[in-house]
Amino acid sequence: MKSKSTVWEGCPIRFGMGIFGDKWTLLIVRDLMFKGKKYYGEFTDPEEGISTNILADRLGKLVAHRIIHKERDPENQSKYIYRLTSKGRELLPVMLAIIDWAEKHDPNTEVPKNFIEQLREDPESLKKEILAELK
Amino acid sequence: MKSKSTVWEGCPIRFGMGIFGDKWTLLIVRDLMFKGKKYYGEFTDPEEGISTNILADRLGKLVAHRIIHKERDPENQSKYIYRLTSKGRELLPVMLAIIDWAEKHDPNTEVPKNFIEQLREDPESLKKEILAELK
DNA sequence: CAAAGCACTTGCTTATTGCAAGTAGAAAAA
DNA sequence: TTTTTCTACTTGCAATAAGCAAGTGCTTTG
Repeated sequence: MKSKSTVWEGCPIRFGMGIFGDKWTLLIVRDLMFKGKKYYGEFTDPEEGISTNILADRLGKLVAHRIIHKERDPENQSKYIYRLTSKGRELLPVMLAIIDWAEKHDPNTEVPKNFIEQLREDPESLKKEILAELK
Repeated sequence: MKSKSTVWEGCPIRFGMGIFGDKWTLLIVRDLMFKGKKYYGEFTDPEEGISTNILADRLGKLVAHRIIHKERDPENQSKYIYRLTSKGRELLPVMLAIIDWAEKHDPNTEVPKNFIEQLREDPESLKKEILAELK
């Protein structure tokens, strides 16, 4: 009863959709969170197919929203490193919820078996492991 | 380590974005899940501002993906009722994760205090209550 | 059988995306 | 020291999608 017909003036779902309510934004977050990507060039995976103008736009918006952070690569001054901020890392539960749902409902989705097992049996330890990897 | 640089051929995030990677789809799911809406006309809330062509398109896609179901209103044969399927109801954890995140990071987001408390202290009971309401 | 309600469609304008090519700045090579 | 390469974007243009207002078709209801 507490949830029904409540008028959420500032609706959290609408807030979320304003930030990642598009096809690409969460794919960039995924690459940062699960695939260890950090350079601009790594996000332009040809099989994924994001075009560079959209990539630049989304990276800029993510930086503007303080979900990711951009800094020079100390080991190569001509490159930049993108990484998730704490606000970005806190999207992990959202990402895991999507993964859990997709794995249930898409026969073509291929999530490593031990990953999905751990997600369902001990999600807290999985979260800790992933966050630890993200530094 | 298990998560890093895994090639997810059928990526669950991409699967999700293919379905709700847009501005409106999850707002419709929200209305069904939390606001007790069920009629076409109820989704055209003027302050939200979805136009009817987009609404019809998204409802159609949600039906096609079997996330919602459309049936005649038994109490009024000239109306249709939209409701979440079990696949749709299983999006609840995704929605709650977004709500949790948005509440933390958007100063304008207004989620009822007892809702967010229950979400953080006893999410399982909250889920059960919401699902019970959805029958 | 006329009028009203409901669930969409249609047509048109504007905004966003996708694609290919180009550019600017730093560093490595000649 | 000039040139080439690498990296991270921009730009221009065509295609797609979204937004807006109005219209259509199928029920009921009077």
